[in-house]
Amino acid sequence: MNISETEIISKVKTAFLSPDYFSRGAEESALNLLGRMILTDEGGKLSGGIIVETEAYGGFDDPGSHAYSGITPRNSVMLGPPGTVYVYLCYGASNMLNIVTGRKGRPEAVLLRALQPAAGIEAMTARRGGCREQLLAKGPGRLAQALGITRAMNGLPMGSCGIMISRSRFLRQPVSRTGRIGIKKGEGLPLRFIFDGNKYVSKG
DNA sequence: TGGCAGATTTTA
DNA sequence: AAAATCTGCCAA
Repeated sequence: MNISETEIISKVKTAFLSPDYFSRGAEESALNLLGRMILTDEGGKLSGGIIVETEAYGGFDDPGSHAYSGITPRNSVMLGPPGTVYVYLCYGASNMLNIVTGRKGRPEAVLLRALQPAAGIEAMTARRGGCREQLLAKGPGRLAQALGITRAMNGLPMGSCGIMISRSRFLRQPVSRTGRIGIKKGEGLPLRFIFDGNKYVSKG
């Protein structure tokens, strides 16, 4: 039942999501991203994994959103067209990878929080400084590091920085909707989506 | 194994 | 000063 790395890559290359897929807003996109494969391009070599944990951040009325207190130079990227990449530095050490999902004028994005590694595991392990597979992309900071995400990608369309997300789902598991974690304001809001029981999901 | 300091940028 | 985090060091 195991699909080979070559098959994964060719499958994603032939059918990946176009930016307008993300015009449906953060909450629905966050849910719909579960099970899809995300790959990044590092010198022609693709690596990545299956998305198993996401969080939705939406609008001026979401206390947990960067855009809650209005538009600033940093969060203005969230106003960009759907499919824009929003990368920012968190706590001075970790990059966070988000996909902008808002319709015009709505600052919405989905934070990618965890992957089940599936392709280019050697490359990801090297970027992570050598760690076991279970911890490769478990948590948003680790995920971004494993994929080689840098802040140079901030504000670019997904396609321009070598990010592809598959049209098909590579894994189907029961989904749980939980409160977001790791934030102070708006923590209780049930906008976090996980594959229930998947061992690559972060705890918080 | 569990708690804590530290990295560093943006914002209030 | 605090935040959408992770790592390494320390103590038992």
